[in-house]
Amino acid sequence: MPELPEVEMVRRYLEATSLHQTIRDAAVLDKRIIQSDSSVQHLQQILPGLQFHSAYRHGKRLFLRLLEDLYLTLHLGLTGDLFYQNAQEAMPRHARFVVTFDNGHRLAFDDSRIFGEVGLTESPQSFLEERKIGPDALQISIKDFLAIMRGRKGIIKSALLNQSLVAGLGNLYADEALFQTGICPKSRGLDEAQLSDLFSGIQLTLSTALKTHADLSKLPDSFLLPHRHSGGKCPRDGEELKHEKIGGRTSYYCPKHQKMV
DNA sequence: AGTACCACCTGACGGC
DNA sequence: TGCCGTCAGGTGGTAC
Repeated sequence: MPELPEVEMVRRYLEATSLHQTIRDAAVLDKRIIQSDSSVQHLQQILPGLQFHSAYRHGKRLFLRLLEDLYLTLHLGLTGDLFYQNAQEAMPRHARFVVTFDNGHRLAFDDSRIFGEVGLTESPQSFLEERKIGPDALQISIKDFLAIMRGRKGIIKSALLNQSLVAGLGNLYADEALFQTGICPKSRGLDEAQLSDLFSGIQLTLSTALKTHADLSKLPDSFLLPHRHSGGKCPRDGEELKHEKIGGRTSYYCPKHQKMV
């Protein structure tokens, strides 16, 4: 679920449901979801009485502003999701962190695998710097993208997944961006023109995913993702898609039109 | 700089 | 029906 487009949909959901309501209570149901530099006690004590004023996303990270210098940070991991619900609704099965508002509604962070993270920070900027998270994939300029990727000798897909270079792409959309660009994920040492094409492929991939509200089933048939399964055929030339581990991650690509560089 | 593992967790799925 | 191995869209650490 959670790469940049999915996280952006969650951000919009938070914006539409959870802002400007006074928090009555905050409950950590599983402390493993709390990021290591934040205290469970502190989190539960400081939230009551405050409101979320705005929701901000950078890459796959979310920040909810509570005060000028206090933000709730969220990361969805692999299985995280947020549910705004009324008190009568059933709590999500794997709710790990729950904020209850004065109006009786609550915001529940559900995450079965507990790869997600909840915490506090004084500043998203310093938070991102400390974690060495690179520019957001939708915000970065082509000039900065080229400066970051130029001269890299490693496997291109690994670079796309490296959040310290560019933040937001995960395994699925990295495959899609390379598919759109016609570059094999195992390629290395892309030249300036290829990197420029890749930048366009990333932008096309992410903007199209946002247009479908991150619903993979609504992507154009010409995209890889609707066909990204064992036995799937390339929508461009009918070739059977290959899949193998590249940089430790399962990767799908068309052996015909995705050129090895 | 880059890679190759390992670890953190749980649930779904296919094979037997 | 049940058990078991395998796999999963993320990230961080370590050793080489």
